[in-house]
Amino acid sequence: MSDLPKTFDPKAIEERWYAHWESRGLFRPDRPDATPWTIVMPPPNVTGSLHIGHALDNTLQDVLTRRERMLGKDALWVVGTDHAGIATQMVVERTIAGQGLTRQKLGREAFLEIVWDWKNTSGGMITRQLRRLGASCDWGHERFTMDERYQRAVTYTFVEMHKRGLIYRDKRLVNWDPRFQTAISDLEVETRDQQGKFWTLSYPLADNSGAIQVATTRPETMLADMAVAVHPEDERYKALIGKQIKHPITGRLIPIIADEHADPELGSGAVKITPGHDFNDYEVGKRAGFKPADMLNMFDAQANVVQTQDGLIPQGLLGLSREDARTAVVKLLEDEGALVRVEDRVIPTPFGDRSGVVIEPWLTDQWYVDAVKLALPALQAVKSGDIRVVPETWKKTWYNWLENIQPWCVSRQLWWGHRIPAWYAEDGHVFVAETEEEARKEAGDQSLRQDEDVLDTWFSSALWPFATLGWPEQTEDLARHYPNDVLISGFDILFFWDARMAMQGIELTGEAPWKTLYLHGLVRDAQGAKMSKSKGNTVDPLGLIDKYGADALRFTLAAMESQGRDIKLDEKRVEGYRNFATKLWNAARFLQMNGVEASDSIAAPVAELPVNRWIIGEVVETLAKLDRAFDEFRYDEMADAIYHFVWGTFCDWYVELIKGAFDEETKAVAAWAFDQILVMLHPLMPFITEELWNANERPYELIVAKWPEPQAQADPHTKAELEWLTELISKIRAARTELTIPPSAKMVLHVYNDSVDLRDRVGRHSDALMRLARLKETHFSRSVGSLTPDGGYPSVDGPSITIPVLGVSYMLPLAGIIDVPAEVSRLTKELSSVEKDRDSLAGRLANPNFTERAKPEAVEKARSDHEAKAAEAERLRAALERLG
RNA sequence: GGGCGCGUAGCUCAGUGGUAGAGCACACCCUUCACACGGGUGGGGUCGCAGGUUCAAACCCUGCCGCGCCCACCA
Repeated sequence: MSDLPKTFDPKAIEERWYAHWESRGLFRPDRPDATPWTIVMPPPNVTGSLHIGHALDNTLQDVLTRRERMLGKDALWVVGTDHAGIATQMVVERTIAGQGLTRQKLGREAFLEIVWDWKNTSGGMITRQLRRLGASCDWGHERFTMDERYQRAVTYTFVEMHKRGLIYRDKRLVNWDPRFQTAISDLEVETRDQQGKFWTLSYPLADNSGAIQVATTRPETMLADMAVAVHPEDERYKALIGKQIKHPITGRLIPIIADEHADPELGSGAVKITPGHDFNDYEVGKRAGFKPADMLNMFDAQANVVQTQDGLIPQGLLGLSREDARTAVVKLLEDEGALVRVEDRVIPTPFGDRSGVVIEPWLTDQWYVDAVKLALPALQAVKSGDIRVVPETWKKTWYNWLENIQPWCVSRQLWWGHRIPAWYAEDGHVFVAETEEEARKEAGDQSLRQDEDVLDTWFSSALWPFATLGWPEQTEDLARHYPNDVLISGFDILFFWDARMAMQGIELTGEAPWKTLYLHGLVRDAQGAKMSKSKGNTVDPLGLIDKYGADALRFTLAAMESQGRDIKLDEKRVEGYRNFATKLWNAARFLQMNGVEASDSIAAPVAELPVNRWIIGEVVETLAKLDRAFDEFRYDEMADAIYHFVWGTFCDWYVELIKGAFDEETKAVAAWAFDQILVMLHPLMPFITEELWNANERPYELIVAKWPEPQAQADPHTKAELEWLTELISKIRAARTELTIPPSAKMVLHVYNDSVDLRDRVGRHSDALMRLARLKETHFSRSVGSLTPDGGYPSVDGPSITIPVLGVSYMLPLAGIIDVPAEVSRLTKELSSVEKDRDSLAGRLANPNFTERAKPEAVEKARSDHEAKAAEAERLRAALERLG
């Protein structure tokens, strides 16, 4: 046993304990016969660094994992990183740009080599930072989504889903990111309102019989117009349906068609149709009989103007950017007199969530996952309860999204990622196979060229709960740890990741990937604003750890995690929980100074002293609260239960009560109770608890200690006795403060009840009463009740303070010191408060509707409360009368 | 347009049918031998507004006001 330093310094212990746990393999002790318990960490981007959202997410996971481990289970927390296609490629491209290089100059192979080098040397910083948080994941099982085995799982998945008809290649409009020059999925598009314009154009009829007005927010796309649509019921235009338009700039002849997409209320009621560059128009175009392959395209991959298939775009417009093309087109129209009017308008505009540029709907060949088919079982899994969603309100969002799901574009025109296992023959045939050899077997002699594209990163991370366990091999890990027990994620990736995991998981393994899905909110700044680097309002979790310790940060995040609400992080809270850690530290020092050592038993010691019996019961009650909070994933309640027990019950009362009375029983009970605190607090504050645990000789580390079981029963009798004691002390203190009696003045306590029971009680706690209420002696008076028959107080002469507690009057005579008016005012105030309560209860009891219709327990409680209040009021009134 | 959530003490938030709670902040007292990152005591709330249900509403229902988020969409 070593003496604890006076002040708690998290820095001095955190790194040491983490290294100890990790090097001894304590994050995953060998427990082949134990019940398995499994959670997988959402793999952070390999380019990532720990932000406060990770800190929250991983704290919540670690809290569960540590408790499950202490419950004796074979707790596996899978950790690893995601290759993060776009993000990583960007980082590396930026790096090589410094050397004047581009990936195109390097070529695919050389570029990928550099990415791997980067990953091996600079990637994974976040895994070191996770250690600082105390994350007890199984580093021996660390995975990367581009590991060889993982790649095999991804390839297998693609081939298998293709076989099942769930993956197909199609030419259709995609969300094209002209900056990254890749397709992206619907989810990666962010619609933002932009100030824009609304142009009304005049399109002449080909037979010169007039013109029709159309409106657009994107005049430049008119170069690829293929029709003008009007509503079939629109009387204004009925006669024109079927006629031809002569396109004002290209001279292209395009038909006027009827389609319900045209809204008669909007603009002129006629709308230009550009199937190759607008999602609505694409649908209209298809209905009008245009094949995607025939739809006109006027942009290249960077959204610069290129010639359409019919060669009708004027030479001068070719090569212009989208923006310049717009200006030029508008100018041409104006010159022709075809521009009718321009209005200002707010336009919802699609942006790439990573690139930040405007997304261009573009016709390309891409690979799609038939998400509609996969969605149904995922929907069902939540409906049936196979997956428990916490908090439940997210179920509706889950249903809503899956019910309206669209095909998922999974091919990306990037280099870094899982290359699509498809090979093309010269005749255009596609062979999907796990290897080129396999493809060749089917293709015969033809020369094959592999698809250049890679898969959406989320396609591979969707396999995380099982591919990290060896799937598709039927490994022992997979059998033991799949399905996972819980998934914890922020709601921001509910669709990106969680839903896709469920879809892929059920399709590929036949089982939902986890039994419970817990969704937490976002961490915001103290003002409630979303944190972002550009706003500069981010909170660096590592800075907070440096300043207050990992335990304080973890405790704060847990305490503020109440379901269904974002967290507004206030540094003051972290400071407060740092103080809590210090409080615990000092309690440990105090116990140590008084010869309290490690408890030698997990079961509560046998105790006779009320204070000891009481604290044992309080430990058990706290444990019950904690266990309930864990069952319900109520992190705030976990934190609240242990915080109030440690500070409010153990330190403020138990330790104060036992001061100066460290007999063997008390030492044993204090040791046991403190050990239970360490165990119960460990999931939330692993470092300080482990340090304090090891301040004594221990047979094993706290991280693998046993989670307590409520073996000792709470004893209602001693609980009542201690409640009486603490209330009496508190009331005496309050009265003393209110009457400004100096702490140095030791008073005499007169007890107006000399029942054996009360005498025994006071006797048992006399020492504590003297110390905590600052008394010098106690006297008992003969009266059986609170008052003598004549209503007086026989043995106290002169003015005194009256304190009623649980039906007994306690008096503190104050000859010479008392300020009578002050006491009168104190009593009056208290009396009026008590009378208010009493009258309110009386009113209720006088109402027959209440006594007849309310639950009997409620009526009974009101009766007994009323009686107590009435009696207390009487006592206060008598005291007032005595003072005159 | 559809969906979800929030509005309780100065601040951040618990509380989901039976006399309003916590932490922080604030005020006063205390260098009491674990801890001033502490101890003690206290002040502070028409529970957004208006109706309704009920013996009883912060809590359930309806409407309104304010704030936030997600999805879809106005060419």
